[in-house]
Amino acid sequence: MSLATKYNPLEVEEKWYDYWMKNNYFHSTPNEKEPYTIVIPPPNVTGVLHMGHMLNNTIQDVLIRRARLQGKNACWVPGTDHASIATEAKVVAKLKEQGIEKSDLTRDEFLKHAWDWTEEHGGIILEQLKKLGASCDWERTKFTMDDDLNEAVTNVFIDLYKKGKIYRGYRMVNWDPSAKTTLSDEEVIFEEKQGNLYYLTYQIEGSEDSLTIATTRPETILGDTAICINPNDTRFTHLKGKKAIVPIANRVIPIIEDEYVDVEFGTGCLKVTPAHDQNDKVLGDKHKLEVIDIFNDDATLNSFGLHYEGKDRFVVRKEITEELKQLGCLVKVEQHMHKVGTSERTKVVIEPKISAQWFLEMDEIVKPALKAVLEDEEIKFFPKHYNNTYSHWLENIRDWNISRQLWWGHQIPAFFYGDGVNDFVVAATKQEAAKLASEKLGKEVSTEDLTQDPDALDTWFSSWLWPISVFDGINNPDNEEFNYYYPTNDLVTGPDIIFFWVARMIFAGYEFKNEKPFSNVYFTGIVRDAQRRKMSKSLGNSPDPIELMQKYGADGVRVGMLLCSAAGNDLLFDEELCAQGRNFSNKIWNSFRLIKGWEVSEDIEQSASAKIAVEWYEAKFQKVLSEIESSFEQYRISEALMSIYKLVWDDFSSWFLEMVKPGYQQPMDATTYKAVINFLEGNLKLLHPFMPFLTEEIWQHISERSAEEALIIADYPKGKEVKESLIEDFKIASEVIAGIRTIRKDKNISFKEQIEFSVLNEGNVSEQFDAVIQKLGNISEINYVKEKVEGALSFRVKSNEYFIPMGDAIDVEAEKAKLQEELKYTEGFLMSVQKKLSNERFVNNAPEQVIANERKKEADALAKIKTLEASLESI
RNA sequence: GGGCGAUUAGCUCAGUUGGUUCAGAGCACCUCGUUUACACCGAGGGGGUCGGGGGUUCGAAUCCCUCAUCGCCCACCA
Repeated sequence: MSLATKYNPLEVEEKWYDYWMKNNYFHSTPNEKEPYTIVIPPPNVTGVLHMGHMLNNTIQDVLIRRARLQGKNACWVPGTDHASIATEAKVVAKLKEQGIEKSDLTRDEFLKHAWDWTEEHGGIILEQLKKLGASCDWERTKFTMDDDLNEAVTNVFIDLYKKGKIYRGYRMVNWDPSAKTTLSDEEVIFEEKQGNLYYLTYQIEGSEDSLTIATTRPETILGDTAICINPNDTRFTHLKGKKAIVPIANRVIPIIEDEYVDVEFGTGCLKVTPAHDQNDKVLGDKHKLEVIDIFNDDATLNSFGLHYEGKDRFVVRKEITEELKQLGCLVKVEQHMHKVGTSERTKVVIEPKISAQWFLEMDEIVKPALKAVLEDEEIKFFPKHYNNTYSHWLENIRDWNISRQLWWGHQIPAFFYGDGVNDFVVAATKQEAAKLASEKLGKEVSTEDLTQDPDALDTWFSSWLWPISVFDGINNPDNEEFNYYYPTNDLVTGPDIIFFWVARMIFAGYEFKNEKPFSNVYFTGIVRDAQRRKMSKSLGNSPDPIELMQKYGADGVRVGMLLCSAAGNDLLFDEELCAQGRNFSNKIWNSFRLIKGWEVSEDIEQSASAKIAVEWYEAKFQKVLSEIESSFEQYRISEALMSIYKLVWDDFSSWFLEMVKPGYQQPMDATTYKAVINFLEGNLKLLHPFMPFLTEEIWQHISERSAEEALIIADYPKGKEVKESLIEDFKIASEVIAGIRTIRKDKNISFKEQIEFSVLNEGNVSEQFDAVIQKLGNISEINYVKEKVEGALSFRVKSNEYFIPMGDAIDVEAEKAKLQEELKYTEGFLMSVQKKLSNERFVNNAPEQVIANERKKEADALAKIKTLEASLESI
């Protein structure tokens, strides 16, 4: 069978994925082995794969495949998230295209559309993950709106309500006028925006006096219910106890005093609009002010907006400014930079709004979660500095607004029997609710008298249960699977959802299971383009992952992603890196082709060069194996990959295979061949987590394998003691070979031409690699000499001098110049070392080891200078 | 306004307790090469006063101070 000179990933990837699936290698069930568990950060059910997913899931697959090779019971649970607001927004937009308004539909009708949409687009992303090679246990695929997960959410809500941790409150919340729902604080993104500061005058009641306030939102004057001044501000003493008249509305409002007002800012007078500003609400509560809400749910003005009723807030801002100007109430307009809260999902400006919502009390819930990360280190973050971000948020946390005015999601299990804020009971079903309500009211309440709260829960109120609920740990505590797989091992996610998701999973773990949800959290960077811009759909700077995989192969793309993902940093993605990954695939493929092409003979002896080469590679392999181990311990995945990359490309292909390569059309001895295959298999095992397809392909080409012998479930190499001295000695030998090659190149001596070679040995370098030097330098014989060789070019490694006889071909002057330069450099080096050694304080203070080393440097330099001087004389 | 992190070769990054192998890796670049695995290749090579300035020390990329620039997170100044 002949093998193509180029590795073709497209031909093999699907084949091996099917093979792994068919043999059920991804599936895990509890057994006596040690479990290794990852739950996927569930992507939006209707989403498509982007570069962030590629990175994230590549890393998870590397970890899972490595654990599987290491003999653990590896279980990677996949699934999707219903993404309440994002999905609902998409469905609403799609219906709109068809001329259907959400408000024209009943809840059930709308949900039917949403489920249709989910079924149509859902799961695409999971199919894409398969192309990447993700070895998820697909039989365990979960969706956050599955019946059992829905039940878990309800149970948890009821549990927290019974514990008194969930309450209903009439509070100022973040209102998204586009989605017409509240948002949690975390879903509000503050953006620096250029706005205006409007200076407006209010008449003082019963006087010719006026005062001037500064505001960024002139339209809200219609909701003003007070003017506030600082009691210590002597400029306004005359206003105390007076009343002001709101322009346009001509309402009379009190002038109140509070030290909250900053004397320095604006005019020192603050208009107070309790319905539309968080701080004003606080002031309003304190001073018992009236609350006038001037907005509808879509942020158009209501009847309090007078003649502006029905118009949008931003339109009104312009128009009312004009009217105030006409009335002579507008003093001036200044440009003003300020932070404006916008909706993470719909991007519209958030409107602070007072409404009745459900909240989860956080004070107690955060305590074990803080301790677990900061004190006990039960959960470790990589990189560690996220501990700070985490603790800062937890220490300043506010209650979590968990209700959303959306239909797509988990409906709140609260049933109302009246219109009052607290006229409800919480229960799993309407029947139970009726029973509870009857007990509570002391009279018969039927199911018809009850109305379930139409609102849904925040998406994260279901995903915070993910590591528990995928193993049914809420509804069915202490089940076998939960006990076996939980707590999970590693979580791989982006730092952007540390509050949304990671912290809340930790809360849930301790709240409901009294146990952490995972042991380690690896935060990936954010994928950016070469200009450091975040990759996004709107910028169009994100490559299509599927196209990339078609172009470079899944293995190539996986390698490309990992190569640029230094731990803890954002990664600047460059398609060039995928090309590097593809080239690496091809390199591995061709090294295999070389080996596969060798004839093997039982009748020939192992050569000296092959024998030492095998010993050396064994040592080198062990060294890299231990390096990889320590990289993984620190989640430095790209460093682990780079170690393997260099091992396979440089040490194995460029050095080892060249050392053992038989002569043209010569067979190889069986002993060496066996070792070569052994090493190749070892390499494939190290590579497999990173490049699963290519490695399985080669593995199965090496020899016939039964299903039980597939690479994906092979045994990972065992660590042995590393023979450092062998590695050190080879390093010197490789420098000698490089010296020979340099001279060949400089003097245009073809590699085919065999040359003579002599060594003036000081007796301190091992000769064990001589056969290798001879072979890779194409040297007829290595001569050990006591005297310099006349008419030869020379170079030095350590304190040995090496000669290649050149006859008359030597350019004496050029050689002299070169030697003199080297001499000058070495003398300079010697001087710096001697200066250090003659410094008494250095000799007295530095550790012995360091001084000994300096002395050795001195001796080496002296020896080298001696040989250089001798060479110069003899030239 | 607070906090965290960064600044090392053209680019992306390593550099552990200050001292051997401390100035490194990969890519890119330059030169040469159609040698019987691979041009998606091979061999060789150039390139950095470690952001600036001070300080501690026999000795600083590493510790301290300060300045500059760039990220990220948090925060109710109209």
